[in-house]
Amino acid sequence: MTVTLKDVAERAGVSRSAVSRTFTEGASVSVKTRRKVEKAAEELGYSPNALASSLTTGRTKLIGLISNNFHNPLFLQVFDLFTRSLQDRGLRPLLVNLTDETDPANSLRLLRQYSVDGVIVASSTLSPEFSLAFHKARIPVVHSFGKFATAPRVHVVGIDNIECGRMAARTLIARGYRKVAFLGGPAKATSTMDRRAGFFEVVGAHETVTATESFATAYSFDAGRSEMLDLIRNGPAEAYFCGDDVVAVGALSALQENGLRVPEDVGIIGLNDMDMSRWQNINLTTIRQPVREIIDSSIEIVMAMLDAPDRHPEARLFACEIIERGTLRPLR
Amino acid sequence: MTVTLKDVAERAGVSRSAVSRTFTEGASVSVKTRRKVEKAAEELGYSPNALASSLTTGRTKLIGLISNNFHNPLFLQVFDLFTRSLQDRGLRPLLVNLTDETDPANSLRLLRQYSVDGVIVASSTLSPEFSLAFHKARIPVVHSFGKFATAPRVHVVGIDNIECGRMAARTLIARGYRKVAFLGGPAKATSTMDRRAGFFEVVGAHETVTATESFATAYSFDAGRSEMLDLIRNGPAEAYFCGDDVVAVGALSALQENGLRVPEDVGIIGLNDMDMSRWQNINLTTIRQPVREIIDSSIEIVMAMLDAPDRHPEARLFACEIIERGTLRPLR
DNA sequence: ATCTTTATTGCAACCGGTTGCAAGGAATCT
DNA sequence: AGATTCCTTGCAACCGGTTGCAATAAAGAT
Repeated sequence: MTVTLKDVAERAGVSRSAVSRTFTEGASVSVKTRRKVEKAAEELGYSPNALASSLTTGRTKLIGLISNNFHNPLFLQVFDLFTRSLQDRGLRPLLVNLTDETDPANSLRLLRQYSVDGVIVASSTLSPEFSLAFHKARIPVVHSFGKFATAPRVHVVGIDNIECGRMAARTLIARGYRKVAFLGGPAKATSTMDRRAGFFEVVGAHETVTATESFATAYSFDAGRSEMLDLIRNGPAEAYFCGDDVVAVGALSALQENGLRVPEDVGIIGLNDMDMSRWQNINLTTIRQPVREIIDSSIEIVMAMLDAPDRHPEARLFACEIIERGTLRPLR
Repeated sequence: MTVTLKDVAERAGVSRSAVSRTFTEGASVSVKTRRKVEKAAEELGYSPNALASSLTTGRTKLIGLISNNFHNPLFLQVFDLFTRSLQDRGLRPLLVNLTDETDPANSLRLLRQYSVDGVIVASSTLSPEFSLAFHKARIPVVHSFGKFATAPRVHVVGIDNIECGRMAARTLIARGYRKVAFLGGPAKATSTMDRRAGFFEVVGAHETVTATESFATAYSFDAGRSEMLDLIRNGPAEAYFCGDDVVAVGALSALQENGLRVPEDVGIIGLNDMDMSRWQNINLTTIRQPVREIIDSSIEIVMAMLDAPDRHPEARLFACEIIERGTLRPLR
């Protein structure tokens, strides 16, 4: 049925080793035999079995890509970039969809069964312990979009959520907003809590500024909208920092439905700069997360770990950037 | 380093076969040895190497998931559902991102190297020939969201795009629109051409109705918006059937920016019912594609083919449904 | 208690490759 | 031409499992 090394060897009239060697980078084969082998391989339509070779080489070129953010529009870009970058480097993404699972046990067992060379955990909501489980199992792992730690126990690359919170607060204050508010994602998400902390740190240093807070039940449009609907009932603040773009758009929608003008009556700033935020009929002012840089950096680390698995865990942080659009009044 | 079958066998004081058998469904092992083996495996933290076993069983439980639609928001749902459904059935998705590639040769070689048990091509823009390449290589394949054919040469499951076009036309006409238009995606996409055909078939049967057509350069917001901007300059039609939701939202945005009210001045109907379409500040009337059904059905077929690879190619079509929202004037 | 039948087990070969090693051949040097 | 070095090549063992087969043990039948 399938063509194997042996078939090619017989046809080319050489040993199996010779065939194997023509297909392995840097092995010693003469041009003459190489040609014979390539000819035979071509004629038979042979392509080497990566799984079988992994048995002896210990390399599968398989990278586990774990995520639980399948509903966040930002992850369209994330999946696109990860899969492209991985395959450009000759690696194959084996996708694991966690949905609501937070225990690494299953994923660990699964990915170990498939002998993945490394694992990328792409999630802003999973705890560092999740990734740590892979580290302990001595599988190279990097946590992308994960929580920053000064003494990280596993490689993490992402943004400084606290600094994002500060940035948002400064931006609102600079535009003259005095009654500001934080509208986070779920209160138990560390990303939300960090963004909140940075926000209140800056706000607290300004006596003339008052701030309130509330939390959407999820990083979703509906949760953002329904939370803002509640807030409107009690009289909304002058401007909101939303912990996520999709929450921000939900809030935006609630405001518009209630005849409140943005940015005239209420200002909104989001976080992520998902694809839809630049749509002119949304036009959300937001804090851009440098997705491409985070992903490239993550892959760079995971690749380096393939050769040096004991590399010391490192936290890489990327700066975010305010994207000025239409949901905040201009600087005076 | 890694625990193997042999280690477990030695520890449990049995042969390697015995260990293998306790981990294979339906093999003959006595309770006594099974217990010994399980104990030893537990203590050593053993989990079988799926890749090694695939060598003899010929099954990897790997399914290649090929797509080129990483920018379409609909595909967030598609990836979520596919990955979940596959792993619920004990299969693992190996993702292939095609981007702009249309030649199956690379993907075929790659997926063959990894001995995938089957392949799912999830794309509305790839040609049937693409999937056919896998079929010819005798790899079970199903084309999801693919082009319908009365005599399909490969399994295809999706919607009847021609019927969708008819549906859209009927819907517009029933609402009293007389100057209607088709705003498709790229003119070379078969999905667009089919939707167009159905649309004009119905429109052509109504003497009082006039129709025009134009094509966005891509299935994207920007393409939809820029095309509509052009159309507005020459005086827009009364209502548009857009070949994709994201194109529709682009068009919507262009209309709003030009002070044209939707649905009062211009009506819009999209296709897909992507997640954002139900956002209240978008509120797009559209034709829903039954994504979950298509995916379940695709997986069902691919699983059936694992046991019966020579199953006769079949085309499965699912009915679409109009989702009434706010971008079309109500039925009179 | 003896003869069948059935269940369990280990042996050894195999799945599709890789690789250390030693032997043979070609090329280089003197 | 003879000695030395370097390159190629095949052999055989191995990677981590599975499985047909024969041997043995257990169970059932008479």
